[in-house]
Amino acid sequence: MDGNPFGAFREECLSILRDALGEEGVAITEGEIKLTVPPDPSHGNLSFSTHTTARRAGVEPRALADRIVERAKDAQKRLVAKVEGAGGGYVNFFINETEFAELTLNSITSMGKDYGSSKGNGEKVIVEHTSVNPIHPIHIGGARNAVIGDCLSRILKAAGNDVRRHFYIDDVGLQVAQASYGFGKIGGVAREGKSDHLIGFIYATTSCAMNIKALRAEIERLKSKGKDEDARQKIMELDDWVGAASDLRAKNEKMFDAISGSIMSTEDPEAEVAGLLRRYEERHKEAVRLIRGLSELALAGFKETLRRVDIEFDSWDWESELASWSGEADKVVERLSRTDFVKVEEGTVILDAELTAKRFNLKERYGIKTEVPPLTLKRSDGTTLYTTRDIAYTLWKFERADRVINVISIEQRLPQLQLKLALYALGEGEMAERLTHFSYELVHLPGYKMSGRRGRYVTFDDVIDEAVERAYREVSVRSPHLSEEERKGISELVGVGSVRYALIAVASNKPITFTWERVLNFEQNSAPFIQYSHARASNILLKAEGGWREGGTPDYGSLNTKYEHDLIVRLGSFPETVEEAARTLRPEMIAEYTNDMVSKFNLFYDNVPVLKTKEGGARRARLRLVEATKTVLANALWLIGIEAPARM
RNA sequence: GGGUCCGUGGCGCAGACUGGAUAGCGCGUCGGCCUUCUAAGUCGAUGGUCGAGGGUUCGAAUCCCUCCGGACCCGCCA
Repeated sequence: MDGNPFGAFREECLSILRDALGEEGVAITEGEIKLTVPPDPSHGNLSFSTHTTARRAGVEPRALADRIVERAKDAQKRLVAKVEGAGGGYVNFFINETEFAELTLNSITSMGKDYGSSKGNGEKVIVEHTSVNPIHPIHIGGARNAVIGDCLSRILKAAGNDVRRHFYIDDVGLQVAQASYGFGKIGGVAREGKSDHLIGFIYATTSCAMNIKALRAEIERLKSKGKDEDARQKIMELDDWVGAASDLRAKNEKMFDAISGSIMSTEDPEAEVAGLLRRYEERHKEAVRLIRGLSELALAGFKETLRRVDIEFDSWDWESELASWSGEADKVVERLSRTDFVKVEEGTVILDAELTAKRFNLKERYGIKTEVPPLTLKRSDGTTLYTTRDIAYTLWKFERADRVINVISIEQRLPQLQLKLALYALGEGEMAERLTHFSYELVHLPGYKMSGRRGRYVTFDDVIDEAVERAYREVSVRSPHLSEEERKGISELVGVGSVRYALIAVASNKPITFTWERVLNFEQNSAPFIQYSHARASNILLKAEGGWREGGTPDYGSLNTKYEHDLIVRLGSFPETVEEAARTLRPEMIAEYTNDMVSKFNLFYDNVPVLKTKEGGARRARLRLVEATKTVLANALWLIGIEAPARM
């Protein structure tokens, strides 16, 4: 239990409670004993509410609490200093500050970087995240995915899982074919800028041109039929696309004209795109060269961005290879076709998701109140759809892992549900149960809606650049004594850190409205706030030099201010926090914890002198505490992928 | 239209899964603290019918129902 100090204290409280209740003859189930941290520190460090138990046993809560307190007096205690009854039915447990300080600080000192981590069961977990389509740069919504996925991976690893991070490259989609089609039209126009930004421009231009062409034809058709009201509707849509197109043209006239001109003079561009996709699925050389070429360019851009924010992958999974060319997607369709959940209508293969859900009694289990829409597995031209390929990919992943977590935006809730149902239909229901769709809400921009097709988005790169620039101005004002090189280095890790923190600190199921002030906050409750404390702790240790460790034993009993006590309890709670964040898949808990711990460290810093402490044992104990704080801060920051600077 | 998620001081959030003691934090505004380890810090003041209304309970921000508001989904897109 040494690796989990507060957990050890909790266990001791539980043991005292169990014994006392047993002696009282009060029956209780294990899950019923819930210890909570009381709102007021004067009520102790953990508290038990007797109300539920007492009522069931037919006794007064206050009386039961008093009896427990009486029994607790005889109990063997190490980390528990005293047990009190209060508030008419509460049993409050107070920590033995000296014992707890010694246990906690020794644990942290001996475990170092491993403090907070646990052995776990070594379960193989695949976390698939980011997986941005190779048709535009990673925008701020994709950035949320990347940051969440990366933090989840780190936390699960710390909790003792064997984690592999996978990026799924959706190179078989209609959109990639569309972007590639436009890519084939740029001819000799000079390419400039970051590769994924270029691809984003080409995709948006292609999509605008195709939409404008299609809408114009549709409007003519409606007008000739006298459907003026419908036509007016389409004209409004057209205006929106024309607006987007004119913004794009302003960015790169030559390239825009090359793509748009070619599309406008083509009879049926949609058919051309569909043909390209079909040839790609069939692995025709020219289609592969074009689509792979474009995808590689986009990926090179992604990798550059991700490297900057310290996000790495263990595997880059090409959808074309794993699902299409391997024949696995077709096998999925065949296997499903042999069941009675699948029907063929006008050449398309369709899974009856509703029937599947009913047959396996999944409607209640998955909380489905309405009819589940059918899932098209195969188009009439023989090509597969995304979810079909995702089924094949899921089977592939389960050959390599016990558990799979897909970080995918909430927009894909339905297809992810259909994916699970399809697994049941295949007789692989057990996989469905070990598959988690970790969904997160979208990032909105105030004023307008992001749209890759229209080229309207704020890129991850832009956000990082702006953050680093602002951080540089801030560093220059606050620390003019540092060298230019140092200021640059600090602003990079502060800028990147604040973006990561802003994206991880909000619970995933809440939408985020992106504003610069919000993401680039350098005050309290932000990455710089935390990093600054790490730098302060580092600085104390730097000034103390190494000698203090050898001088004698630390006097843990001297750590008796409330500032020290609060900080130590927080440090001792880190392993429990990591465990809970991993179990409930809530990375924002780490951000919350870290912020809270830093607040407590700052109070300690402002109220308790360390280097100036006269008495040797007390000085050593305080230095130990500072060192432990630095360690836990660095460990916590690592979990959320933020660098811990020694100076700021 | 149907479904899912969200709604907590002027703004941004935590707490909800597992009900428990006067609902926490940051920003903002106003006023303090640098001859003491980095003031990106800290102290105080200000500010809340926890969207509204019912219900369950000894006890509800938390669970249930209805309604209101917002987002998302309901494609031979992903």
